[in-house]
Amino acid sequence: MGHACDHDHDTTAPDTASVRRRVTEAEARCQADGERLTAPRRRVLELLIEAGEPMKAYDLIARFGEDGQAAKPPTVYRALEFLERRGLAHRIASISAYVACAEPGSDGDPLHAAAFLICDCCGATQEVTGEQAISLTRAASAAGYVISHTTIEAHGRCPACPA
Amino acid sequence: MGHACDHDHDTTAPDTASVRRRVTEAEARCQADGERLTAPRRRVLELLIEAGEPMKAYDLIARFGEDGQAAKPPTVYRALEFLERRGLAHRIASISAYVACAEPGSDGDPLHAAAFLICDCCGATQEVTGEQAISLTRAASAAGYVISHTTIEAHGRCPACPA
DNA sequence: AGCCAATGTGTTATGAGATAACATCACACG
DNA sequence: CGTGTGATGTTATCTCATAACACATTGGCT
Repeated sequence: MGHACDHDHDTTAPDTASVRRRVTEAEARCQADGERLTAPRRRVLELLIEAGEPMKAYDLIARFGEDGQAAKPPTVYRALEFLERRGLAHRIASISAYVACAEPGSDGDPLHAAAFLICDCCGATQEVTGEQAISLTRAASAAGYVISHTTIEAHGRCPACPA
Repeated sequence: MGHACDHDHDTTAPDTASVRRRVTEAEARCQADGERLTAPRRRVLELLIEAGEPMKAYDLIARFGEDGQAAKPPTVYRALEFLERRGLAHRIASISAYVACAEPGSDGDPLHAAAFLICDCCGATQEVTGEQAISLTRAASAAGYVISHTTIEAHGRCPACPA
């Protein structure tokens, strides 16, 4: 995603081989769960992994076709919905962007917890998992981030609502 | 905000007197800081407090005029930006909504930390502050919420970016 | 094989959320 | 009483996301 400043940043795009490996792993995980990583889903996941940083939905739409052809919005949004459901991608609501999940392994996690450290300057985004997400402050300072604002939103059912 | 289900929910709209009190308090706080709680800002804050739950920007826009006249989007968005900056309101990114801050008192908080428990069924939203926000799980169970998904996003500057 | 139900995709259109740009206004300060 | 700063009004437009419906694909079943 974009840079809000003009100085240099190193991008962390993974090499082609590891992109392929991660996509293949995702495919295996889906098959194991009886889900299908179909062509559009696979393509969107591939784009997210290649990027190595959060991507806007309409950037995914624009780059969807291998030949430079754009996709129609629902194609990509549906793929994103699937990837989120499978824990293969995350939506970052505060910037309306999507990112490949760093470690899709922890599937038994009830909270589906993932926390993000987002640099408002260069757009670099780091996913911190599990224990770390609980103590965000600690994770942030460990990662060298200076936090200016956090968004913590938990969704579920309140006591007044039926199960 | 809307109900996703058909059963009854009790709404927690505050009475007129306490709305006025909270608006007046906010005004005092602004003046003390050399900021102006101008008419549109005051009006938006009033609407948020009256609602007692998250409101969509375009609902605020629609209800802005006392006489039923809608506002223009920038009027309300600018007011919201101000209220957020002053710690008088919060944006809840995951549902694109805005809510009056429950306790605008804690202004020295460096993280501007606020966590929300959002019922996906009835839309009831509870703000948990400070210590509680750290242990979201504990806060949720204390409040009787069953959490299905959390959004934790911290914004700031990464180590690679200049101060 | 042939059928069928479930799930996924393609396509068109539109709804919802947010901001850019610029003119005008109000107020504190000197 | 001018002047600069910040706030507002107004128009237009941009970005983000989904509804609705037709068609295709898959996999189970007899």
